[in-house]
Amino acid sequence: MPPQTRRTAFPKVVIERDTESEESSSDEEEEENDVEGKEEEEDEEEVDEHENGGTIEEVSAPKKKERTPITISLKKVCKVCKRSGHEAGFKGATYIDCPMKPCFLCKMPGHTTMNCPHRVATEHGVIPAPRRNTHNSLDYVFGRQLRPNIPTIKPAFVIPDQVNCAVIRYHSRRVTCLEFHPTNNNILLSGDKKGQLGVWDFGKVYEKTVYGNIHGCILNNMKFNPTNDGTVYAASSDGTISCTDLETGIALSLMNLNPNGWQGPSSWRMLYGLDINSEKGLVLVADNFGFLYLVDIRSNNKVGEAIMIHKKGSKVVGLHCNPVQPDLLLSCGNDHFARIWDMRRLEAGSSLYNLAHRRVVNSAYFSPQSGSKILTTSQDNRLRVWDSIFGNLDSPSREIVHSHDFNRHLTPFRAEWDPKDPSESLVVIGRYISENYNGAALHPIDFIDISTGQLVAEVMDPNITTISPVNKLHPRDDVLASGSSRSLFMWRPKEKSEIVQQKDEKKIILCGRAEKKPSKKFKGESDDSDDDILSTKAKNAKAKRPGPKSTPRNLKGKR
DNA sequence: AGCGGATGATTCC
DNA sequence: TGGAATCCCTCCGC
Repeated sequence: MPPQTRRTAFPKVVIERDTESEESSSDEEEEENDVEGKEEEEDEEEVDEHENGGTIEEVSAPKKKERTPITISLKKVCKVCKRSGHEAGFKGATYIDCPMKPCFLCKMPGHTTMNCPHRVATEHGVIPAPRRNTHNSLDYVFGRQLRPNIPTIKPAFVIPDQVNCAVIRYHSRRVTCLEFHPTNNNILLSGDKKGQLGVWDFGKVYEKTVYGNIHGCILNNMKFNPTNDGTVYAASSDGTISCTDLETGIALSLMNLNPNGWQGPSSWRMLYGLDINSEKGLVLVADNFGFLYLVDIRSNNKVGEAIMIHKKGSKVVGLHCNPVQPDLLLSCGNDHFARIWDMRRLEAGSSLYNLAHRRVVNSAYFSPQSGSKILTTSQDNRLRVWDSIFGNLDSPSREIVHSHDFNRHLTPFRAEWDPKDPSESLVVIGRYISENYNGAALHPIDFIDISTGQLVAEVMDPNITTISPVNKLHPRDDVLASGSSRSLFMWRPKEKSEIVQQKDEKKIILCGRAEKKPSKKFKGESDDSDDDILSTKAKNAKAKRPGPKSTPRNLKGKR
């Protein structure tokens, strides 16, 4: 059965309107209001009388069509557009958009997120693939080696939708990247904004190490050494590449772009994109000025000169080597492009293809198995999919509207492939926009079938109230790791979580700090441990608290 | 509980 | 071209 579309059980809020303000955004909540014990009064608040926070606001004719004189109003004003007559912000757990602004989801004017067509049915605005069969240079050069053999029947998707274990206050700054160990199934690496590198054995939940002296600031990307999985490479905004031995924590610095230290922001170079080309024995990194650097893995020496691969002065945030064809490289960055390169001919302006986006491209990945698809995450709130790099690359096969806005305080969202999915269609990405789940404003992690644009599942947990921009699916197991603010979470499918729980109860743990208001009972207890891991009992106790009454439902879109 | 701070892309001049 | 203003469903700690 197809996945259900999201229900729209939002509390009804009547927005008080000005005479000239146009459409209301809230008048079509008719179906299936199972709201039994709603805490917020949904029946229209009179803004004026009993709210003591009313501000005296001068509406001083900023709009041309507005009536001339200065009027003084006691009404609350919208904190977004500063006009009176409506208010933006949270009403309970539901966010009310400012109707004067374009939709926060799809960025189109004329409606708000509440009634955006993309919210009701995710596949609504998906642009279908133009099934053209043209030949391009990629086809000519790489076609024979790369031509995929993708099975036509999709297997059922297995969604890790239950928090299995979690660590909180592990990092002292927000998590920026995650990486599963290539051979040890229970090791997760995490990088943070401070430059710290975490090694977590989530099999033995309490075993974790933090290496704090490798980088001075943001750890932007990391990758295991394919020839020695005891070491990882990392690129940091401190301008260095590190190669760290995970056992000893001893880090080698392969490159330092700021040998003379801080000379001001215009000269400070930061490293963002990173990948490894094991066939060629190269570490590839890219900086914030548009340049790509190659480092030889064996000698640790720079190979050749830096090459400008994106607009001069713009950040190159992502690099990805094709998993099948080592001569193909994909890059993306702040110049609104993802670019495909031939490693044998790397020079400024020589990209094979330039994939245009309307905003910054947070990530661009080849598909993990065949390497023939491309998936990008752009700050225009759209995922873009190119079904075949041998097809027409002038426009994406699909654009999927999804809420993953840029926010300077959040790690940029990146849609990640499920490396286990043979059909190369399942993708995971955190959601920015919140939704009211039984009275709690939660930000789910979305599983999307990029072949159709359908939302396969949205997973969330009442204990995770923060946004989860960083997500990674396990290369072999049905496990999802997510980084949400400073916390790490591991998810497993419900059935498997229960099995684990019976076997080893200690593994089912939750952490208190992710909650806005930890219950007092457990707050004290968690304070004296330094890792803030709570037990099953804590979870159960918390479940009794007012608020989310039950674990919010998940959409099980298996087929 | 309410506030400040950290801080990046974009637009405007 | 570059600096200032703006954007405005963050999150944490005081």
